[in-house]
Amino acid sequence: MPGFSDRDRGRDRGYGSGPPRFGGGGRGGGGGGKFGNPGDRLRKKHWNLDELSKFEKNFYQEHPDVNRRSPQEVTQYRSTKAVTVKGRDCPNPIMKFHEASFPTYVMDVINKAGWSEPTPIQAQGWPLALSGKDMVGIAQTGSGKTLSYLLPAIVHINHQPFLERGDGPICLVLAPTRELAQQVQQVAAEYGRASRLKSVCVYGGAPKGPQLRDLDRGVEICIATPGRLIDFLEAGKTNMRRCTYLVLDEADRMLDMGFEPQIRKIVDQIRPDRQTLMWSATWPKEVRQLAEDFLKDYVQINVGALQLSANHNILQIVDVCNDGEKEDKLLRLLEEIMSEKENKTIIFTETKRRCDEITRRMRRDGWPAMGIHGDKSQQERDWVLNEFKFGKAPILIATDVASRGLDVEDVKFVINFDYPNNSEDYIHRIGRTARSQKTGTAYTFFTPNNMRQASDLVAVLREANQAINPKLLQMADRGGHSRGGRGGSGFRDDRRDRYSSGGRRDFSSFRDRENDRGFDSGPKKVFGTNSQSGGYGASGFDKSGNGFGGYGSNGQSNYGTSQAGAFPTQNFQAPQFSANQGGIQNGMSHQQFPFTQQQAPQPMVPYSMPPQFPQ
DNA sequence: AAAAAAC
Repeated sequence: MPGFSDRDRGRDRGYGSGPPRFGGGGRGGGGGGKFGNPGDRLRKKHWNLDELSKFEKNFYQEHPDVNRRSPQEVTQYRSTKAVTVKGRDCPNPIMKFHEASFPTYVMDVINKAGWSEPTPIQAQGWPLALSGKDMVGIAQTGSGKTLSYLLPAIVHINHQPFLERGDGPICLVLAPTRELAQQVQQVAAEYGRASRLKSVCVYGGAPKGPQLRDLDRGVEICIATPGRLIDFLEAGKTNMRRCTYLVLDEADRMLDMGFEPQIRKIVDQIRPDRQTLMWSATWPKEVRQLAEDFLKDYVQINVGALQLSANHNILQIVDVCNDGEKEDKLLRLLEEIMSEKENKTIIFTETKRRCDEITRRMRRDGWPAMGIHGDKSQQERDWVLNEFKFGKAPILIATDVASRGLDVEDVKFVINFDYPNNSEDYIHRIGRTARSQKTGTAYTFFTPNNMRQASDLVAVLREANQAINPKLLQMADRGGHSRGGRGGSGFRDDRRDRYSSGGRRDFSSFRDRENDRGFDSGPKKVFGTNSQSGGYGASGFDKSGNGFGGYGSNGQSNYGTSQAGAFPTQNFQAPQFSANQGGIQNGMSHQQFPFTQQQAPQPMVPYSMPPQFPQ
């Protein structure tokens, strides 16, 4: 493979026959000692960019097939895939995996995974990252983002001299949550294995010992949450002297969580001639500022994400109701979901306390549910997540600790028990389903307390061609300003204002007392084709706005009994649910709740109690 | 008013 042959060969003989050795010569044919003593480089006043990224700069010459793409072809690709590019000298996208010219040790893993073509962010991001330039990627999770930066990282590392004793990582990835960091590390381990790269996940809440051992042994890739890494850096347990490839994953999220000082502290220690890649789901001015400070002459790639945009493979259903109704509604909904064959479900709550309450309630009713939030020990969090991942317990109840990045295959349903504080979180939460070309369904309870998010949500639903609950539209009308008109670029700019402005509004006047009383109002063929809701466009809701909240006076399952065609979503087959044939009838009224232990539906999946964790 | 993250 042109351009990589030196390195490949270098690895195949001699160098590759064992793990990279401390004190060994340079990696591949680069000539030992070029960077022999990283300390020397640190002492230099001027940073020699040319030396470091010679490989990256040669990328174009080595891959004429990528460059030769005609401008028309590029334009067409970018427009059909809704990819926009901003910045100087952005290489053309690749359209097939082989065009990326990854070395065989990477291609083998790609081939084994059996994907058909690169995702848009990969198609554009790979050549860009491989060319050595700084970049910003604006893309949703689930878009193939992790591999977009990890594979070029692996190539980059393989073109650097071997680690020597005392060297820190060559590639650093910063992530907002521990779970995300662990996940990224798993991918890094999988793809780095073939070229014998070692990786470590540095995060809090877990014993330091193993992490320190890994660092001490020498790791090329370090994935970290900021706190523990700073801890280690300050204690001199690791260093950033060798770090030349920096990734900030979920940058917007990290800023939200107030990590900015920590991030700056870490990045200040990383040599300025590094390559920096920043990833974010949104592009508010805080993130722009961070990019200005940390990146040089960067190219920005957007994948249809500058405006609020959710994955179109998700069927989104919003139930406008009152807070008091939510719990019963949830149990009924769950009953239907659990009669499905594929039923992996995440339920999001606003608070940790609520998360615990719901978990307790569900378990009391016999559901195989488990909770996860930030007050639980890391040991328990890991355990719960694994049980969920491997299907031992199909119901996960979570706070926003799990809203982003979490990549569990086959999540078919997301339920927003509480609507999140901001609409990006809504998009991230529902994005836990319908991953990698699959489809999924998101149910959302929306109450008058969420009024100020109504217009955002409507915008999201519109963009995804979803049927919109007229009650929600009503709330959006009365709910005041919409962010939609601002063109999206400043999506979270007004965050602080919204949180601190004035006193709380009194929403009671908006309550629709007639319809919010219970389960009993109105005709119930919810998603039928009764489009007398004229004013509401293509919406399949009836006038009462009972999106999926009306429970079966006609004995029909109202959750998702969607006739094909009721949803104008393109390229999407609305899931067909059978009416529940189980012991609990759909037409039952809410007075019969709560379930007793005996009545409770049996879990679909054998479920064992979690081990006892220390409080 | 809440969530996450270092001890």
